[in-house]
Amino acid sequence: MNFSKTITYWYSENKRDFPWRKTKNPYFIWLSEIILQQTQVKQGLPYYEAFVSTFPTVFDLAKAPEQDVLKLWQGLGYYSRARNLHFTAKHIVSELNGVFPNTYSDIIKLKGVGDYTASAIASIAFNEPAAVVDGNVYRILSRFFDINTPINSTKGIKEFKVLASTLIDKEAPAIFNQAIMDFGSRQCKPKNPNCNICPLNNSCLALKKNKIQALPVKLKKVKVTQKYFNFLVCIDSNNNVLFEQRVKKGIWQNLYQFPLIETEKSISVDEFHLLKVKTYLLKDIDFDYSLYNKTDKIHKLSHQHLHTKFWIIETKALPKEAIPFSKLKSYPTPVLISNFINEFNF
DNA sequence: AAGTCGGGGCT
DNA sequence: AGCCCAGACTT
Repeated sequence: MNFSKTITYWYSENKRDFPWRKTKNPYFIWLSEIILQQTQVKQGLPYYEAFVSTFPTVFDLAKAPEQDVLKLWQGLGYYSRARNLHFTAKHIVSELNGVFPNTYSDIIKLKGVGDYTASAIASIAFNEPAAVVDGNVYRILSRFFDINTPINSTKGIKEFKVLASTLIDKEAPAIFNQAIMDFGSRQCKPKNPNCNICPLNNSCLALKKNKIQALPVKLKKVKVTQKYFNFLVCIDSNNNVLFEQRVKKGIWQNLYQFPLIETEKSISVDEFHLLKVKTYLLKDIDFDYSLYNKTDKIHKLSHQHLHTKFWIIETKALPKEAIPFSKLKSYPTPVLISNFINEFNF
C-alpha cells in the first residue's frame, strides 16, 4: 500500500471527533483554522466553542466591537490573528456580500490567511485538491522521504509544498489533508514516536537510516531578549485605577494594561525615582508607592522574557480617565495582566 | 531572508 | 532549558 493510501486508511481507523469535523461551513472551518495556527488542539478547542457560540455567523462576528473579539481571544496568544479575523469578517460582509470565497486563489487573498490556511479551507470546505503543509506535514515528509532541506528555508518551503501536492488524494483532498496532519500529531510525533506500531515503518527512510530524531531539519533558533517591565498600578481612594490600551505595534497590540515603564535593568525600591512617575504620569499629584512582588515575575514569550514588577501607587484622586475596579475584567488583557488582576483581588 | 508575534504542553 | 504547536505578516 502506498504512502497516501496508508495515511488515509490510518485516519479511517483513528480519526478524532472534533466539532469542526462535523461541518462543511467555510465560516466554521476558517474559524477553526485561524484558532489552530501555531496552537495545539487541546488549547484551541474551548476557544472554538466560545467563538461559534458567541458569533454563530460571519455577520455576528463582523458587527461585534474589536474589543469583544479580543476579549474572547484573551489567553490564546498571537493576537494579530484575532484582529485579522475580525477585519476579514467585516470585509466578507461589506465587500463580499457575506459570501465566503470558495477557491484557494480567492481565499488566500483574505487577511490572516496564508498558504496553509487557504489550502485547508479550500480542501475541507470546497473539496479543492490543495495540499496543506503544516508542522506535522513537514515532519512526516522529511522523515519518510529523508529530506534534509531546512523546512523553514525558502527552498524547503517550496520543495515540501510540491511534494505534498503530488501526494494528496485528489479524489478526497479533505480527508487526506486532515489525515496527514492527524497522523503527524499522534503517530509521527516530534519526540519519541512509536515507530514499532507505525503503518509506514517498512518504507520510512528516516527509520531505516536511524534519523528519526534528526529530522526535520530547521534553521536557526530565535534568540530570546530580556526585557524589564514596570507596571504602575495607580489606584485612588474611590476604587478607581488607571488602565490603558496598547496602541503601538509590537506585542499585545490593542490589549489593555496598567501604565508601563520599561527599564534597561531590574530596578530596586530605592531606585523607584528612575521611573519618573511624577514627571510623566502623575504630574502634581501626591502618592505613596510600594512594590507588590519582591522578586520579578518572569513572563516567558517565545522571543522575549519579561522581568516584571508591579508597583502599587496610592493617591487621593486620579485623572478622570481612570476606571472603576469593577470594570477591570471586562477589558482584553495579556495573561500576565489578567493573572495579576485575579491575584491582587481589587 | 530574517524578525516578530503568545501561551501552553512535553521532554 | 529547549523545542513544538492545523503560520502569517513585516521589514
